[in-house]
Amino acid sequence: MAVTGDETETGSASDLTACQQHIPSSSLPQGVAGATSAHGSKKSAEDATQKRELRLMKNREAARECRRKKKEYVKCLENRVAVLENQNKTLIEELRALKDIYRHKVE
DNA sequence: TAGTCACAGCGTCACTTATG
DNA sequence: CATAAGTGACGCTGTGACTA
Repeated sequence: MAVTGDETETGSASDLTACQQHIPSSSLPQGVAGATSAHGSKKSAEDATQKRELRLMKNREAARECRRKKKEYVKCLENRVAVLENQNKTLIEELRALKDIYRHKVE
């Protein structure tokens, strides 16, 4: 495919990111040139296919990015689960110790 | 070693949501 | 409201682990 530079920024601040710092992702590799072949009949068809290819390419990138973010988000949640489980364990221990102390006092 | 299964990653389509 | 960006769902492909 012959496509050249005309880049679009993907500067969206989406959510999912209640979790972690974001890594800036790669910019789009290619774009579409203004292929101005002067013959009008063909031109609109060419334009259409070019438009479509550009759309597919952008969507491909978007899908990749989307999956990347989702994966990162899941990893982040898993980390959080681990941390909370640890905290929970610690608190249970603490509670047990306090109960013990109390029991001895009462006796 | 060939066949099978589960899994991950990808591209595309269709739909939703954000933005100018 | 038109267009761009984001995302869920589907089908396809490659890969590693397992089994007969």
